[in-house]
Amino acid sequence: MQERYEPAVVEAEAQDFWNDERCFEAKEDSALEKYYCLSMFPYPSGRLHMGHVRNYTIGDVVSRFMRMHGKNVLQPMGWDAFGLPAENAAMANGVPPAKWTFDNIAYMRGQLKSLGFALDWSRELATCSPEYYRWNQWLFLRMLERGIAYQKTGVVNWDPVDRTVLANEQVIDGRGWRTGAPVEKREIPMYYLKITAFAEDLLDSLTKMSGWPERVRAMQANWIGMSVGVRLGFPYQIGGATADGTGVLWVFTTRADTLMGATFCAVAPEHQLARYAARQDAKLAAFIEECKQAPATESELATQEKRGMPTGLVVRHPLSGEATPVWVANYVLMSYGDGAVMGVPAHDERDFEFAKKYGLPIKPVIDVGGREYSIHNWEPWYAAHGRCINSGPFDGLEFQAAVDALAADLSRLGLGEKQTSWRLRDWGISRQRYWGCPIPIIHCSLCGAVPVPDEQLPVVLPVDLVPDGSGNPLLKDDAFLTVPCPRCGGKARRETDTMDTFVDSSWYFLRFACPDNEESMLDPRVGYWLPVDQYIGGIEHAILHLLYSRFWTRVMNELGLVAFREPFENLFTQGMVLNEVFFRKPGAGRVEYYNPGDVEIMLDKTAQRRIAVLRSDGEEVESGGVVTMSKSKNNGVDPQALVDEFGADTARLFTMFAAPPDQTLEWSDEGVQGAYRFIKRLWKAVYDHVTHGAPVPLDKSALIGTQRTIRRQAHQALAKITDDIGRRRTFNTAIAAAMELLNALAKFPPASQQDRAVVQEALEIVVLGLSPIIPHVTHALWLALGHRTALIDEPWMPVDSAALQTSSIDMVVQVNGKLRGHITVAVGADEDTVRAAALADPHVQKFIGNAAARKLIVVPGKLVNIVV
RNA sequence: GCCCGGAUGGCGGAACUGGUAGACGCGCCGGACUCAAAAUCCGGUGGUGGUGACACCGUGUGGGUUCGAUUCCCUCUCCGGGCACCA
Repeated sequence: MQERYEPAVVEAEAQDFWNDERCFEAKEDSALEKYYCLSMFPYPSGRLHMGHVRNYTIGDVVSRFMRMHGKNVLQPMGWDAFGLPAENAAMANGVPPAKWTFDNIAYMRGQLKSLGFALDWSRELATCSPEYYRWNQWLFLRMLERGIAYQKTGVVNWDPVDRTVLANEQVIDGRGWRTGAPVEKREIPMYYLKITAFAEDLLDSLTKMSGWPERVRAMQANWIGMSVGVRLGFPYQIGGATADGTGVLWVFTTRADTLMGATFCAVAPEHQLARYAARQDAKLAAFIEECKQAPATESELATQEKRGMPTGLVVRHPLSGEATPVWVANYVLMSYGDGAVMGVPAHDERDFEFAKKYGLPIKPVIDVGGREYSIHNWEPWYAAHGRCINSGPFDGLEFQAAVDALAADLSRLGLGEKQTSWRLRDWGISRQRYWGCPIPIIHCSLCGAVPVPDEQLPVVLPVDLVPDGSGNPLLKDDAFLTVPCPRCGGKARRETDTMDTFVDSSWYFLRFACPDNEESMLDPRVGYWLPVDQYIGGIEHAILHLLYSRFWTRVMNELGLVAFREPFENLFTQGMVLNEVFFRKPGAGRVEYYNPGDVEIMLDKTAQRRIAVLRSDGEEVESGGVVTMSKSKNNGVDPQALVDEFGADTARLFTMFAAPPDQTLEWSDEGVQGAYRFIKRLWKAVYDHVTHGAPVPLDKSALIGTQRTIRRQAHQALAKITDDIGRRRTFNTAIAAAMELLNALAKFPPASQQDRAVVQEALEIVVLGLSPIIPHVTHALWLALGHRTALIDEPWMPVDSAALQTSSIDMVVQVNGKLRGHITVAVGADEDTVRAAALADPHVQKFIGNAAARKLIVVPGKLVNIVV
């Protein structure tokens, strides 16, 4: 064994061994218990960032740990290879997105390999290859046949200068990110997937998914958003006797008990009544037009100023018959319910604000616990449930009774029914972009939208186009665009929209079971490997990706393609790696981001203010706070420098030690040295041990004094490491336990052969216990410790419970809850003995004095609390 | 704005089921080795007061439950994630 730890040498040797032995190529074997461990596949953005290292190290630790527990482990890797950044890079460099993507994949594959992850590279796949995405198209056509996929109009962001559709991310302060032009809303035909048909099932199943974190289940449940309420109608007659002038304005409410307090109705700007009223009202038409400039995202929508205008239309209250004015309000969403709400300002905060602003009446109809109701100020308890008042026949009824009575009355009038409403909307998958999976539709002027026949699949995306920012280049690619109609043979046009990249990632975990199958989407191997035993990925995917995958799996289940409905048995959501973000805004709507590595933090001339300066030009840049590392914010830290300088093991150890893996981690590279130092200490400890020759076998029946202590510490550490990796997934504390054990060994210079045997065992525990985290150096150390077989094939070591036994335990004594003394008692000592020992402690005596103990609490094996 | 998390020494974090707050690491201070430096090793390190034994304070804020609260409940503040076309 070499005295010096040289990571480059050690890591190359270990990786060569694993490659030569094909350790990680998973084979289906019905005799073995399978374990499918999957980390979310990366977008090939160019280089790995710290979030990737964190994610894939967690997956690797779990995979290697399970492998040592005798499981047949599959840990595959692939590339989420379609997406917007490739088009942006193409525009910036004039290179086709395909070339940029494949170059990135090649580089990042090398990085992943250098980190020594136990990946089965024989199953690698990229979603941008036709062999993969043809099955997106195939399944889309099956969905179309069953009505799960359908066409309707949707709203997109339109940049009038570039004449292109923008992603929400490309809209900054209402302007296009490249042109700075105000963004418009456009309605275009799009394809949708009917995820709402699965809403109830997706929600109900969450309660059974014990392998998922509670917070993720809560987020999904709220996203699906079931609300039980009443859909009720306000009848109207407008514009005289015309047929379309009579009708009912339908609204949905979860607070039907407040119906008698409804003093207005509000409709979304896109609502038909709003459009109707705007025909005769230029000001209203202008307001509705203005609302079309409204922000693209829900967050911006919810934080914008609440504004509205009267339509001049009046509807009738369904029970009182009172005339109720209809307003257009920018906070009412067309996409939820019927795009209209009843306004009950007395008991809804938003309605209250709206009513105050526009002078609408406020009518309290719920008794707010006997407290005074003031129409001047909003108090949170106004929204609480209570007894109805000022509500005629419903007075005195509690919430549920009131809702029941009102719903019954409304039902008799044909103006209302109890209804369950969902927040979840259908999934729009059409993207007006080039670098994605083509939607397999052909538009014929005679036959309409015709599905591409299965035998013509895949619809292959041309790979040599370079987008220039002015719309989808497929529209200018005649070879792609012009095609005969499959139905009539006439000249037709191919659909140029591509699919949302979430489609690609909604089933890739299935394809890893059979990536080489050219005949069908899936095959029986899926039945062996799936569902995924452990899925690992960032918390940012808690809703969309995971919900879409659950939906997609259900569809495939109903098509008879898979036997299960939930794809991920256990889910681990790692926290995000954050870093400060720096930017400049060179013009309206435009933002340029600078990597923190190129920015220097200093104090300004007055030394009052912390400023950030770009090294290349010495000019100040703005700080956007500490946020998740991402390509778009250009604030990622490249782990390559870390790997180059200290090796993969240090990079892996450091990322696992820096924080518990499910919590956010603010980046700082202090502490890397500490991880490196520990590995060097471990190397030296093993070196010092083995240079004294092979130890004699341990004689467990002849342990004396410190030998017993060291052995207990070693097995305590092993128990903790096993539990922390296997159950708790707190790798930081597993590492701490190993460090503690090594510290204890440093204070135990072996003086006898039996001492050396104890040290040998303890070192094996450290090496084996840390091997899932730092697999290269432990591979070398295991051989150095005298083993003939590779550590990767070694079974996990069992804890020797005999080693853990002690004859006495330390307990603490509190007086009035404050720590006052320590006592040592025999294991299994009865309570009276423990009490007596506690009361006899001189330090405790000092605090009790002459006072009599009023109460004495004994927590066995832990503490005594004396209350005086 | 809504939904979900988080906040503990100078810093990252530990305390798993309500029971010793600060494990482990970084940094810093002191020492050893060295001509010197690096590396390495040994010791110390929450704050305040005290020569000291020791005492008091201390887990974002304010309150509550309890013999006992970092842990449970309520309130507020700040930070992060998601909000449907970033992935």
